[in-house]
Amino acid sequence: MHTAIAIDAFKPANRVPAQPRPQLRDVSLNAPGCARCPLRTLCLPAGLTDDEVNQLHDCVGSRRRVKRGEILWQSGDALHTLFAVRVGFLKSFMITRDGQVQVIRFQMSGEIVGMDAIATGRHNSTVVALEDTELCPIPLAELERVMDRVPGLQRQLFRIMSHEIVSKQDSMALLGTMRAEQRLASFLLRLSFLYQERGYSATEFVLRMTRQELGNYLGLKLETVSRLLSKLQQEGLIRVESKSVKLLDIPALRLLEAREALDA
Amino acid sequence: MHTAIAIDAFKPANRVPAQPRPQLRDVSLNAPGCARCPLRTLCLPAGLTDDEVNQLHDCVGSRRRVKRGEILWQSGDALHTLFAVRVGFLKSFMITRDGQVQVIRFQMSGEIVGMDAIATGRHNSTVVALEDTELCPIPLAELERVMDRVPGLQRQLFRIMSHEIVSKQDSMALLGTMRAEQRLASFLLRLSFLYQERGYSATEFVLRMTRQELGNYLGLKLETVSRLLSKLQQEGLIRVESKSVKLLDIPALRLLEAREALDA
DNA sequence: CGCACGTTTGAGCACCATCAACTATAGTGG
DNA sequence: CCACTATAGTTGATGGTGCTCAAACGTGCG
Repeated sequence: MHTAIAIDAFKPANRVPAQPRPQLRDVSLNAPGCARCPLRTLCLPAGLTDDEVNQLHDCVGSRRRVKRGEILWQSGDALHTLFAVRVGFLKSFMITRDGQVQVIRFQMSGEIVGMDAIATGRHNSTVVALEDTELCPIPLAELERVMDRVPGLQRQLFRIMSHEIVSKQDSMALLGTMRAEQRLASFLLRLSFLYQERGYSATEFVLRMTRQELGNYLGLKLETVSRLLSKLQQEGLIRVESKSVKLLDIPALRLLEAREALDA
Repeated sequence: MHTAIAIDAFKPANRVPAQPRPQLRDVSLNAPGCARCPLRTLCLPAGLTDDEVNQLHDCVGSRRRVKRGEILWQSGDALHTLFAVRVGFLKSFMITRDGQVQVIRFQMSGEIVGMDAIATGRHNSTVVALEDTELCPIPLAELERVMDRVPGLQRQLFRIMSHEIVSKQDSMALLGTMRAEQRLASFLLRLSFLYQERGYSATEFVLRMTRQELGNYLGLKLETVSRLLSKLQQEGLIRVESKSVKLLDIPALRLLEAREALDA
């Protein structure tokens, strides 16, 4: 039973219809390096000087593509390489001691994947692509070499890790204090923000994960997610059609997110 | 209402009877520096050479004492100084947008406090001492200066931050997948491990936090915590007397922790 | 002492999980 | 093109876990 569930988690989110994806800027073709990458304000280059960015770029390997459903690494694998997400969408999850799956986070473009493994040198979560994804590999050994020469890069990496801590604290607060409806509203608003930050529409986007994956991430059952999506639609706050979501009333969603929490 | 709750969170856990605390080694008197600190295997010096530890010690300020109930910093304060906990017990919590309190973590000796603030330069959680506590201040500016010269220290700081990420992932899994009884068992076992790691008894210790603080951390109400502690006592797994806990049947607690989780 | 607060315990109920049936859609192979 | 399968998603009925409200007790502190 538990093993079955665990195995489930490794399965890709199949049968996702190929969704049109709005194009912000040309990201996929012959970008000449980190310095000109449209994601440079979100990714590792953020806050670095041109010279520093060029040094960083020297340790970035050539683009790697993974197809939907492919596993980047599994929990327990040795850490060799961090990845910056260029285009695509990934999920990280861990298997708890009792065989439960916990989705830890979803990753999108500009984010760095693999930093939780620096402590032990081994990955403690499994990462799988939820859609065809393009990654910039950053071999750890090279990164460390460059970091010793480029203090700015070092600082930036600290910032990114610290940011990841903060973001997980927010997830803890979500799981610890919010009701189901709030959690979902909060998640949709966050996704909206992240898409906007990347130049996509803040109101219309595609949920790359299944209801089950989403529910797991939010500490809910897939049925609850489904029901609440329907409810939000009935109330006119969103429009859902399979994996496509349109936010119709963001202020109302914000109100929902903030209101009627459980008492502390 | 919400503000009242928020203010509650700032209050110290008063009325805790002064509990005898087993003494492992003399930690509080004239320790001659990080190199001889009994916590060096847990704290920043872990994995550094003697020379590197000495350089680290140069940037550690003189011991700071905070009394129970004192606030180290509040959410929003600028980050100047990280602290290593020498003796004592602290809690970190944040106030969510809707005024809810979320206890983020408890800190004990050997741990570094404040690293979630590196991303923004401002603390996003409030830290308060739950008992009289002694801290080693590490001014950030000095630390950065030393780090540039001591790559080993840099690596160690990365490891510590990565470890914090992993630990918060575990908390997410706890909140996302475990039932109330499991959460409590898991917490007690973890506390037991941490005390043991620091040379204290693994089976008898004092809960420095109130039931409410503990419940908040575990995503439960204080009544639920109280009830479950009573239940575990009735079943002979633990003995509770106000804040003192004795673990009587650790294997059974482990079983409880691992069993009958919610289905994924 | 009395007050404030922490804690325990009880009764009732709400929220969400569970179980179940059904539909929809993608992919496969005829 | 179709049926056929497998998986994702929706919706309903029901029940349990843990929250809510409430009352009582204990204990540290002014």
